[in-house]
Amino acid sequence: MVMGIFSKTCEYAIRSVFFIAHRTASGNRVGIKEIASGIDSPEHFLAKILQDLSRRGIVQSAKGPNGGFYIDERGLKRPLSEVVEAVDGNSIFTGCGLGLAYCSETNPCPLHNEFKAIRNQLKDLLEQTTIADFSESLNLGITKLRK
Amino acid sequence: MVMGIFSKTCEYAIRSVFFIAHRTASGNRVGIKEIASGIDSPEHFLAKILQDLSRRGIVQSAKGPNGGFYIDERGLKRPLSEVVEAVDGNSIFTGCGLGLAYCSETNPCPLHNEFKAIRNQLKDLLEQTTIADFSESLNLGITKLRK
DNA sequence: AAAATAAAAGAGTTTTTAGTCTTTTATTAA
DNA sequence: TTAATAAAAGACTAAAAACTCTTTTATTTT
Ligand code: FES
Ligand code: FES
Repeated sequence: MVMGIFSKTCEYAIRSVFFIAHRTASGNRVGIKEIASGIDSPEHFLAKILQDLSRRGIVQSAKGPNGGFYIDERGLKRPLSEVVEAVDGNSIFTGCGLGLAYCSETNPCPLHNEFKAIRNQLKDLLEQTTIADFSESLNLGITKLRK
Repeated sequence: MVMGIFSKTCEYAIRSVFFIAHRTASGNRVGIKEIASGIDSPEHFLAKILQDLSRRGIVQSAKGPNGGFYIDERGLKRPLSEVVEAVDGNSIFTGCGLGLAYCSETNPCPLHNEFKAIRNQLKDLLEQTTIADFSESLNLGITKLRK
């Protein structure tokens, strides 16, 4: 299989965050089984990812009956870039497209100028749009999180 | 380590193609050791990559004394996208940013519109710029292939 | 023809990413 | 206060990507 722009872990993280945001807008909680089937991901693998996002305060969780995952007000206002950075780090926002140890103006690779422009657009998109913004389209039924 | 936008294999492929283009503009050939050290890659790993690019006709090679790798006239005029596709496939040009099985207008993910715009810019860049174009800056001493 | 050279091919190992399964801990409700 | 529920944690396995080492084949030069 050939990788996308984000790692599989990060794809699941983003999709689950959107799913949780969408399902828990009104103070509800949603369980791991429901999330996993809602975004079409392996349940126990997703559990690990959400444990990590929970430790980092990106999502919240509660154990026991009526427990599950949710996202608080502050969380909904976070830019999506925070989810991506938490999982994949920031190399996608700052790293050289050709894998040079450092991307720099003084030692640029042949793709530098063009690549940097594109990379910055992705950065801007993810930094300027909140989790709530993105999941809006789910409320409207326009977008999907699984095939 | 956290991956970039291309696989490590693809990064080495692109860098080596630029290196070979730069070094063999005037009918010369360049050996694997020199390429590997020139782009700072593991020699035997790069050998595998170049064997593959050679089978696909993206680079040319000759065995024996004075042998080595080179790129013919037609090769220099190829867009960089052909190197990327040969190694990483075309999912970077067509795949969903959130990993949905298909990226489509009828079943879009929440990132679809914005992501597609950015993805298409990368596609256009790689399709519209030839290997020769990119390695031009190496001739001028402006860009680098290793730190 | 023999020796030297350099890529091609084959057969691995290591590391990272992805995914699974089981046990423990916390919370709630009967 | 016991049973049920659901996440947290731990210990794995599987697959893919990255990398290494050795042998073979083709070519050229002496
Ligand atoms: S140096 Fe390669 S993208 Fe900046
Ligand atoms: S459906 Fe996700 S990018 Fe098009």
